Amino acid sequence: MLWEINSNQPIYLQIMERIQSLIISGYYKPGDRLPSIRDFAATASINPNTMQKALNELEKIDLIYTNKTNGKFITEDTNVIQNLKNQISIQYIRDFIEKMMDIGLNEKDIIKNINQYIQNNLNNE
Amino acid sequence: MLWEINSNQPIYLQIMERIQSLIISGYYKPGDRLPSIRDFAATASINPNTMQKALNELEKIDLIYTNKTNGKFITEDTNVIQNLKNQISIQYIRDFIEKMMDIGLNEKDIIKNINQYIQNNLNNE
Amino acid sequence: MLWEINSNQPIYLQIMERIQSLIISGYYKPGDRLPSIRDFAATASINPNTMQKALNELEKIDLIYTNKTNGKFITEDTNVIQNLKNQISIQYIRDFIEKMMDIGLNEKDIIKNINQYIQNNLNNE
Amino acid sequence: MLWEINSNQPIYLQIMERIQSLIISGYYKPGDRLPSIRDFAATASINPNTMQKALNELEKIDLIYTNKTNGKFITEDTNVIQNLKNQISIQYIRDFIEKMMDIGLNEKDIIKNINQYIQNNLNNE
DNA sequence: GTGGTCTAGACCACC
DNA sequence: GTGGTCTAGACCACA
Repeated sequence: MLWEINSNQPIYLQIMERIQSLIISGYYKPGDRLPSIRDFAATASINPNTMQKALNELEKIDLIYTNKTNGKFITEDTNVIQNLKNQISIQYIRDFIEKMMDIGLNEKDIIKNINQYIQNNLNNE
Repeated sequence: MLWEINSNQPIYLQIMERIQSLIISGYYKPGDRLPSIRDFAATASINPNTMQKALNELEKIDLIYTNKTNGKFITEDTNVIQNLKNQISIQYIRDFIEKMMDIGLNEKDIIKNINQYIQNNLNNE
Repeated sequence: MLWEINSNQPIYLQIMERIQSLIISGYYKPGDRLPSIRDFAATASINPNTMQKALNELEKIDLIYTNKTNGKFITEDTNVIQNLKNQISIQYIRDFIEKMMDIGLNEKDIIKNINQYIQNNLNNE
Repeated sequence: MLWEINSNQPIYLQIMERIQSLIISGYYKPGDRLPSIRDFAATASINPNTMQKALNELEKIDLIYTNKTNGKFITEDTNVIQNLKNQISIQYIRDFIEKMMDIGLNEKDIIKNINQYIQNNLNNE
C-alpha cells in the first residue's frame, strides 16, 4: 500500500482521504479493526499526532468509531459507507467536469478525451 | 467574470489557475494585454501583491510575459498554450480516474457514471 | 559570513546567489538544515519575506527543499549540486569571455591578462 | 550589430555598456559622429528617451561629447579610451575571479577551466 | 502609470 | 517554533 504525500495539502487531509478510500473501496471491511495509531503512523511514515487528526476526521463522519479499550473500528453500517461512496463519486465528477469546461472543453470533448485516455492507458494493463 | 475564492487553497494559486483557464479557454487571446496589476487586483478584490504572485506563476511557465512599464501580455506562442491545454486536460483526467478507482470504481463504472451525470445535468440546461 | 548588499540588484537575488554559492562551494552540505527563515533574515539584516523569496528561488531549482514545520534543507542529491556548479562555472566563463572580446581583447590577451592578475593579486596573499 | 536586451537590468545600462564596448574596441573611432538619437534609438528598437539616458551616461565619463548643432561625437582623447579599457578589463577579471572562487574553485581550477573553454569553443571557429 | 521590490506586521495550519 | 500567505503601504526605475 502506498502512502504518497505531497506538500500542497495538509498531510492529515491526504491521509484521511486515503483511508476513506480504503474503506469505501472495500479494502477495509465493516467491523475491521484498524492498526493502532502508533503502528498506523509508523506504516505511513508520519507523526502519530497527524494520524490521530486524520482518524478524528473519519470519526466525525461516522466512518470509524472508537472502542476505548480495544481501538478503532470501521463502521458496521454499510449504508453510511455506500452513501459516502455515492456522494464522493458525484463530487469527483462534478469537480472534474467543471475544471474541464473551465479550460474550454465541452461535454463531447470530455467524453471523447476520457474514453481515449482509458483506451490508451488502462484496458491493456 | 467571477472570482470565487475559497479558503482551502492559497488565493494566489486560485487566481493563477483562474487566469490560466481564461487563457487556455481562449477568453484571453495571444498577444492580449492584461489589466494592470493594480486594476486586476481591484477587480478580483485582492491585494496587488497577491495578484503579482499569481501572475509570476504564469510567467514562470511562459504563459504571459512582461513588458516593463507597459504591462503584462499573453504569450503569442500558441504552441505553449495548446501544449498546456493538452497537458492539463490529461492531468485532470488522470487525477479523476485515479480517485475514482481509489474508491473502488472500474473503467466501466466511471464511463457509465460520467455519462449519466452529463445526461442529467448538462444536456437539458 | 558576510552579507554585503549593494543596491544595483534586488536584495533577494543577491541573497539567493550568495546562498547558492555557499551550497555549491560545500559550505552547506547535502542534507544540512538551513537556519529558520526568521533567524536567517535577522542574520542577513533583511526582512523575513525577502529571505523567503530568495529561498523560494533556490527551491525552484531543487537546490533546497522544505519540510514544513521542520525547516528547509539542502538537497541530498549531489548530482543536482554538481550539475549546477558545472553549469554556473561555464556560464561565468562564457559571460566573462564575451565581455572581454566585446572590448576588443582576443583569447591570447584574455589568458595573458588573467594570468597576470592572478600572479599579482592572489599567489602572494 | 546586435542589440540583445534582457530584462534583468535597466535597458539604458545595457545600451550604455554596449556602446561603451563599441568605442573601446575601436568599432567607433575617436572623433566619429554618432547617429542621431532618433535613428540610434530606432536601430536599437528602444525608446529615444532611453537612448538619451544611455548617451548621457557615456558623456558623464567623457567618452562622448555633444556639439549642440552637429550631434554627439566620440572623444578624441585616446588616453580616456585606453584608460577605460584597462580599468574595465581589470574589473571584469576581478568580478569573474571572485565569482568563481565563491563557488569553490581555486586559481588553478579557474585557469584550467578557462583554457579548456577556449580550446573547445573558440580556437576552431 | 507601469511593474518590481521591500518592509512591517499579522494570522494560519501544522507538528 | 516552523514555513506560508496575505495585506497595507511605501518607494523606485523606467518610458
